[in-house]
Amino acid sequence: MAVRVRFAPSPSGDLHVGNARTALFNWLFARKEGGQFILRIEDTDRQRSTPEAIAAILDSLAWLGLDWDEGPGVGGPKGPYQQSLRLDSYRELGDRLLREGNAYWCYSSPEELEEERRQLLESGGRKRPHADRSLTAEQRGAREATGVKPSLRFAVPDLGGDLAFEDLVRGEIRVPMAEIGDFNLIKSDGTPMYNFAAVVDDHGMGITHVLRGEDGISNTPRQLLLYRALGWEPPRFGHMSFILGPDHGKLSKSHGDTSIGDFKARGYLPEALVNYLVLLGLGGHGEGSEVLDRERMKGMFSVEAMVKNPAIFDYGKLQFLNAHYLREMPPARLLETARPFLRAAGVEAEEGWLGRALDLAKGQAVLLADLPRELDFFFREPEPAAGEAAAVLAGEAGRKALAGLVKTLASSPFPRDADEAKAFFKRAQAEAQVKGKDFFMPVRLALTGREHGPELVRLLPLMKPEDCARRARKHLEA
RNA sequence: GUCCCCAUCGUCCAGAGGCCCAGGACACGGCCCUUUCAAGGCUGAAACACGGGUUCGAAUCCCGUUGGGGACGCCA
Repeated sequence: MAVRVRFAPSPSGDLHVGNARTALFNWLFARKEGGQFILRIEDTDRQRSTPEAIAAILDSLAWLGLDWDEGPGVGGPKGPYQQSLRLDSYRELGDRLLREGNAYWCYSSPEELEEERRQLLESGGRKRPHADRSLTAEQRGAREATGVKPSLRFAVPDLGGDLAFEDLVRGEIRVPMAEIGDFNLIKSDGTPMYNFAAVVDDHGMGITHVLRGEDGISNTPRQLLLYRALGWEPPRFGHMSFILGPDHGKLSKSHGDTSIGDFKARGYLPEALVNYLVLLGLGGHGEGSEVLDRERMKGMFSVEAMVKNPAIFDYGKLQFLNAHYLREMPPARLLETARPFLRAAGVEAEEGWLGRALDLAKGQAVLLADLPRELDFFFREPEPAAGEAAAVLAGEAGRKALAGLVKTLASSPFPRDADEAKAFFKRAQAEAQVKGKDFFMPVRLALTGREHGPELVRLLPLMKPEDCARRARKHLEA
């Protein structure tokens, strides 16, 4: 049977890295097995779901390069792929459960439920069927007459013993039946609860494997009970652990960026993020480099390789990967990718030149957002040198080097490429009677105002001759 | 409180009883390369949470302790 997996986010905000990894693993699984990857929006909570969040999630998924075979925007035979549009099926199945004695109306108010919960926690006791389960027709009528809208509650069968299932990543998991209390299926406003909607939709959409976060573990027994009551074959379940912050707590804003939109805005590359996320929860990447392309990821993905221990998010490693992919990026693509960041920083220049300049700057950058800063000295006069830099410029070798540069600038054609620049610097060094580091450092300092940067032979051809002359002379006259 | 899950270098991952005085990647230190910084190459330091078993032999299996995470919603 073909693998059908799904990613089912609830649109209450942008896509979190943890969820992005869940989506990625499902996508990888489907692609590896030649199955389908389905996207379903779980927007039954009207309070929290927003159209903006749906758009943001779709956007983030697309940015990561995770395309879905069925779902919003692309449709499919099992749609609609948005729970708020499938209310009829939940109602219908709810009726069936009610008819067959597997569900009942619950009239407790939120306050009453709160109190029941409090008592349960306090007593540390086992879950018991909710009182309303044994309401007589008369009592129900009386409650009905007061006008309260009931919710539909599942009557957990008294199976005794443990409920066990084989988790794809953790092996057998068993929980005492006594731990499972009657849970709500449909709210009094007619919208379904998560466990119910997920089961109805997973079955309705022919899902074969459910790969989700570890918070799904405790929901699985309840869902299994629903499959049983409905007479359906359940999918296979696999639960991956969470991604935690450096303090072993929940990964939050205080640790750094957490949503895909954040990473994008900060100047991370999708290939770096995807590569990193794969490293975070998958074992089996052999020895040597951990830089992986999509094909390599697809090839190495397997449910068996999914790791069950929680992982701590390491921004440092992500940055290493990002810097790597940035360096590898071909000039034309880099220009396109960097454009929004350049625009935001007010950098404007001729395309051909900009492409070459970025190709140099990328070697010094970690994030796309670092790029404008690396281009800075092309457009702005360097700050006056201070400290050690000033000493280098004012020293004997420094003055000689700059004098040689000025002379050569006046006597030779300005270099247009690295080869010409090499020859140009050779002449300047001969002129100055200074070479090597003693020559290049003052030149770099005078021209760019920085001690570090790309090779000068590649840099010089991108500069304006008049800027070079002026900046060099300024230090000679000082 | 009850239940569930997890436990190898600072971090991510190898390790499915002898191949391990534990291997790779990031970060960190050193050296090389080099006009600088990076990149690259070589190299160093760095871990089997603890306690009991099982076994000729345990990072690997079992039990317990400790620590971390999760669930117990008319949230998903």
